[in-house]
Amino acid sequence: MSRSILLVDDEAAIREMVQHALSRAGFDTRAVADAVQADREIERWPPDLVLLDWMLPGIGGLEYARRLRRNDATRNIPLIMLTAKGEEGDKLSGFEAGADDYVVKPFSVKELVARICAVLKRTTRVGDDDPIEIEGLRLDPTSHRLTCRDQPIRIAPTEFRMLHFFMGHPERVFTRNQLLDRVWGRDVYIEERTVDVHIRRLRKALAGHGFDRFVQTVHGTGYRFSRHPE
Amino acid sequence: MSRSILLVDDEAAIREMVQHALSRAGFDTRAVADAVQADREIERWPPDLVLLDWMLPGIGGLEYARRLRRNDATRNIPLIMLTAKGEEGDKLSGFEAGADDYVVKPFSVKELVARICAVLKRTTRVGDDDPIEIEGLRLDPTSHRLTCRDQPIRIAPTEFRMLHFFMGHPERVFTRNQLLDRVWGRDVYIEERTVDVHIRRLRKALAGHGFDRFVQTVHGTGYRFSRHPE
DNA sequence: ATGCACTTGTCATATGGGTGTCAACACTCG
DNA sequence: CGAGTGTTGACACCCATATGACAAGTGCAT
Repeated sequence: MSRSILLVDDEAAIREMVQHALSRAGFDTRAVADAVQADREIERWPPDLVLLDWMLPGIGGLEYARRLRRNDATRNIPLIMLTAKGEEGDKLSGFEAGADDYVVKPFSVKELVARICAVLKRTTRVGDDDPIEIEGLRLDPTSHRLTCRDQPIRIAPTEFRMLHFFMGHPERVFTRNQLLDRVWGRDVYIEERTVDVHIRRLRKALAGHGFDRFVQTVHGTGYRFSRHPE
Repeated sequence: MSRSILLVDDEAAIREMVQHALSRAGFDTRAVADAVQADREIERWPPDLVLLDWMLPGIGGLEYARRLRRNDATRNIPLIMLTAKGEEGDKLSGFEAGADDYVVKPFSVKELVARICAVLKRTTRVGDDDPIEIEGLRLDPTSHRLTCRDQPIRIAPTEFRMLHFFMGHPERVFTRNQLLDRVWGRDVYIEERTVDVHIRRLRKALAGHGFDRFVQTVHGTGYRFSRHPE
């Protein structure tokens, strides 16, 4: 599965250029012009990485970065700042706001892609069919199997997909709508509450080995898959 | 003996880069630009593995993958697809076409080599005619015989081919379409449900010695051949 | 050519599991 | 406490799979 990237920049020329370049590089790229649109996009489909321009109309890029970091749902999304200013002080502020990296305009496409890959590599995993193992819980997409110490765990298709998604995006909160989009598919009309039921079924399946503690409720927001206790 | 790899990609830059990297990694690598040249190379010197770009001039990479799978001579050559597109649907189509793995551009050389090794290890079959034995169940392609402790097991031709394929690719789920492509092979239009019937017949044939437990149903996906219990 | 044994693809039907929804209940937070 | 929010068990529906039967096709022996 290719990584999805959200570009936030008010200059249309930059947006087009970068989007085109990143798409060619194999990323699933969306581009918006300001913070409001960015919020909407993130709400609907959280990206794996955000490219954020320093200068934004309305709320500034730096301020928006801080906001992303303060919000539970977006705190763990890797963030790269784009800026025309390369001054030390700005750079520091960027990192203070929680940026994972920093690219100074004008930048080469090659450099941008390299930095994106670097950040993605150290923050998330690559490859969608690689088995994922977390503390003894092993999910293998190739054999479509879920095991704990070679001991199979029975799980229904929907719960398997949900767990796969969760394990590929740990430590991040997802709303029910986001889960519907990414586990069920973009164009389904299903009650939000149904997600609760599948969360319950997932917990039940994992409970036999105590792994249900990974599936955590974030009151008022949604659910999260995390190794750390609540 | 170094393994030989055939790279099919229309971009000269990629060809050079990958060929160089793989040669360094100890593989005997050849590179061609399109399906026609690929056919010629395969004809002349069948490689141990094919790296196939998704986007190919003329016939598409995906279509070419299908063709490789439908041809008796090339059906069992391990195949890895290279693609810039990483969308879910595409990924599925890639596996439908019979790819053994999937690498999304941009990829690191290290990752590519790792996946090649993984696939080669998995499909460790030295030749299609080598007998395969799993827990006492022995399939000998040369004599076209299936035995359990020298005791012959009666089995129909189609079930034999299906079992042969399964035993060569254990611990992996296959959809009905994949099985149709890789067991039936020729360009026939057969109902997906027919696979179910042959699965049943295969199970019946193996049931006498308890080997039917190897043939497992993965609800919502397809079938799997596995030594491990469900 | 004819009859027989066997294979094979398709269908109809049975069966079982998976899925979505709901209502009742429990919990959390202000 | 009350409103909002999450949990849980029950249930009905539907889809996927399993199974038995059948007709057409194939190869072989007479």
